[in-house]
Amino acid sequence: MPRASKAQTELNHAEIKRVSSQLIREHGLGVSVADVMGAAGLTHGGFYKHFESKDDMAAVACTSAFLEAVEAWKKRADGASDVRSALIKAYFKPSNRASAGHGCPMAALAMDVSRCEQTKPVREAYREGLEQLINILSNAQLSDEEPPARRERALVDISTMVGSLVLAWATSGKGISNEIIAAARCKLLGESSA
Amino acid sequence: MPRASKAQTELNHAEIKRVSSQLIREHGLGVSVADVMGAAGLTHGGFYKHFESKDDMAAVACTSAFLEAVEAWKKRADGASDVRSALIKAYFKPSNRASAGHGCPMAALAMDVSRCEQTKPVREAYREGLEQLINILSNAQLSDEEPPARRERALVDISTMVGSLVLAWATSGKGISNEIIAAARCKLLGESSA
DNA sequence: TGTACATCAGTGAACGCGCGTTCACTGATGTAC
DNA sequence: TGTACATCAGTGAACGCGCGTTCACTGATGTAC
Repeated sequence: MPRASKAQTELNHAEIKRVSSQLIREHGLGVSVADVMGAAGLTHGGFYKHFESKDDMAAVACTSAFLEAVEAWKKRADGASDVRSALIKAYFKPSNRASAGHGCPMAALAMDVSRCEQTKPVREAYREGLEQLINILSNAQLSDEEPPARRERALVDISTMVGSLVLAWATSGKGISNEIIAAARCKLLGESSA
Repeated sequence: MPRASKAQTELNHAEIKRVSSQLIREHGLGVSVADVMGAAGLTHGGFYKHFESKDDMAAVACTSAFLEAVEAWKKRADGASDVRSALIKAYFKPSNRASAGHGCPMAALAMDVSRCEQTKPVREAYREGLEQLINILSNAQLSDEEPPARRERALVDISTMVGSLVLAWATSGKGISNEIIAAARCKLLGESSA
């Protein structure tokens, strides 16, 4: 298949973005170009028709992963009576834990991004995505506090959520994995109603 | 230097363990055999006189990193009037944030361990190390609660500590990095005195 | 609408490189007498 | 204590492999007339 139509090219590009956002969460930023292209049903050679470099792809995939999360959070928040509780409950659903590839990008990418040089574009993509999720959760806090306090509480909520998730992933298959998730969920939800 | 004395061999082995526990935290479990041996002042060829495989080294280095943390926590706890506060304050010291290589192994290794196959020995090393730190913090909780509640609270404390640290690392150099750490520290210490 | 031709998305071989692991070799160390 | 010799920690070249990136090539797509 020597040349794809414009429409097919756009479909291919969207598919590469989709699988890359999944694979970087599942296997880290070290996932290979060939694996990403293979998962999209293409061969590795065409990679540079879609991205400037692997670093570029990492940033695009990171942004894409956060966009997915932002949309899911907004959808959850829509129409919920207690938005904070709704977001926390969704975060601790088994589907967010089962596979890092479909799970929280804040948690899945944190250490990979940490180990990137400051100049790599994925760092800025991560920070922007993180800020968006923080803002959604800040706005979901009970309104009996000033915005600065709401943001501060959102930062702590997210720290607890992310920490419990990475610890649960690292101990998956052991009893302590569920124990950590249950404790964090219970604490965060208990505070909401308190 | 064709053969080292028994004493020198033991010194070399200790040094390899020391640098490997640092380098896996700094660069992840993907750090190369040559880099580890080089950092210990040796060449890569001798690696298999010290370890069965790279997987073996990962487990040994992980155990070593947790041992260092356990000792530091015990030292902190010794003689402190409020042990929980002392441990939390130590955790949020700049030295634990400045370099992942000298920082918390729970945070630094969580995602690397998550992505390891279930059969890799590093997973068990991680779980055992984590349990030790949980136990220390459980015992440090105020004694007006039953042990199960103390453990549960320790699990949440550690989730918040680990989550805030990985998020701070991922955003290092930006204002939000300090903001996350400050919020988590303030919340955890505020609870202690409440 | 039909034809001629330039474009370019995708292919697959190739590049230089670093990886984990193996191995023949070295020669000081440790041991048996 | 001295001597002869086996041991083995460390060396560095080599292995097969997968990596990110480049590139000549293909031929359907898209365009100009």
